[in-house]
Amino acid sequence: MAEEKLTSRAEDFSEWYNQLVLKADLADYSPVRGCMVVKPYGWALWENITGWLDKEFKATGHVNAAFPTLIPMSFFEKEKEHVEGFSPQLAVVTHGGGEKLEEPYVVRPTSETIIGHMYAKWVKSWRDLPILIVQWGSVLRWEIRTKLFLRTAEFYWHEGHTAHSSAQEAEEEMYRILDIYERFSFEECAIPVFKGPKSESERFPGAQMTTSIEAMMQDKRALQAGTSHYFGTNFAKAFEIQFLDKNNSLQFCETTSWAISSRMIGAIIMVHGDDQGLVLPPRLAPIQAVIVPIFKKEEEKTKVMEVADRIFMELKAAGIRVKMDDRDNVSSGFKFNDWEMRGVPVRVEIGPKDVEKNSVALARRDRPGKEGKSFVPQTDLAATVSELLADIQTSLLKRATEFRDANIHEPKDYEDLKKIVADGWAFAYWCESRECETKVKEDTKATTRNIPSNQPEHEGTCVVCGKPSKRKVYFARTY
RNA sequence: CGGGGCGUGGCGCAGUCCGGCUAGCGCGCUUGCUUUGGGAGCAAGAGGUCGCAGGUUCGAAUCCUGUCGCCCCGACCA
Repeated sequence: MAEEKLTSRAEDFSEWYNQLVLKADLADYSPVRGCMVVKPYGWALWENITGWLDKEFKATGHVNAAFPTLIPMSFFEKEKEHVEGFSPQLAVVTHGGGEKLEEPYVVRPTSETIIGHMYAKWVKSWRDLPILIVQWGSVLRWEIRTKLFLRTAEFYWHEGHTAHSSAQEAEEEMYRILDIYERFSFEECAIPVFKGPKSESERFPGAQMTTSIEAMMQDKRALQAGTSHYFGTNFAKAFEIQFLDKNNSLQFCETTSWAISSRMIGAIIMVHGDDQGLVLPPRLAPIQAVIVPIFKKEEEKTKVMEVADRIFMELKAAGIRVKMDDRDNVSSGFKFNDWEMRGVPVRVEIGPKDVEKNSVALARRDRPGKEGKSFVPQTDLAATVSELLADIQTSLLKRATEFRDANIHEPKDYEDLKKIVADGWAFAYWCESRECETKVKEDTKATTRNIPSNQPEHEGTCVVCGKPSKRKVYFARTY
């Protein structure tokens, strides 16, 4: 229940976030180290996220399946970089049924290994390819410092795992998914992202190429909101995923994997939220419109509720996710603040005055206070609300994009870069050497985010070492 | 793992230095009445043995010893 004021973003962004997650009723801390409990409201939001993605994956030929939570320890040792990358984060099961296990199991931190193992069993011929499987579930990584949604030990996600007969096809798959992620961010989350390949040092352990979508939070830090990897034949070789091609020649598969996690909820909070609380993009909001009836006396109540009930049915019939707040133990003011805290895009207030005038008061969440309030006729209200929801969706994206663009700068020189990344992102030429990347990280804590794929080829010089460079990269501090 | 801090009703804290008898306060919760267009008021209630174990003492939340757990800051990560 939202009873106290939220710490403001300016005061302490991190604290603002922590309080918001609890007060908006999205999640709660659990008795298990680093693991969260996702509450019904948070899960409803997650279902809207997964629902859209699931539909999109199916439309592009993918199918869902499930693999075990536990993975034999030895599987991790088959791919050198993979085990190096993940071994510090593994939780290990050593006992079962009261007996010490001969070989310990690992609680999956990601499923490339066990899925690779199965693919080796399933793939024999080029006719078996491609395999396009998505697994929905949770994974566990023993993170040192956790934060609800952003970095929890256990988190929820989908992991796509595909196997192909050619490198070209696998790379196309990686980019196809990246495009879906990009579209999802812009259209559903109203979060502008940059997509493109990551540097070698930022790659997923075992990947030949990692691409990502990167978003700017309101504190100007960067958040990797989704990744799509191309493995080449690394995992195929480690797990012997082989097939006979059309020429009867034995080949290794080309594989990919990709994921968006419950971290996306953290991104939505940190991109759109304000000092009143959560601000949800209408397309993902579990509740798109809430009706708050207002009355004093019994006879007012009867009249108001009659109108409120009718409007509720109208909005519902129009496909709007609508909620009636008929609690009688809290004041209207409390309800206003409560629904603002939960980020509901539109509030419909109906009081005795509105019944008289055949009107309602609409309040849009993206503009709290008087500015976002309007009085409209009850006639065709469903259409009015639908338009308003669409407008809010557009406005959120516009606002986030303007904020992002205003905080990205192209450094003149290295000194300038240092200043920029202290409070924003730098977009700079980079020679793509690990040395220059490491230097920036050591000097500023900023890392390369990704090399946006839609930039034209141009001639420049690396902002760090001055060597010729053809592509620019984003440098930013991350979560 | 290095540095800092904390364990007292559901939550947030006071009390601990200088032991003292029925362990307080705010929020939340329950019931009733009045309220309800921007976080309502009053009244009456319920709820803790003070992280855990041992010790000192007539007496321990408070002192001593041990132990467990948590949080924050630093290197990784969807």
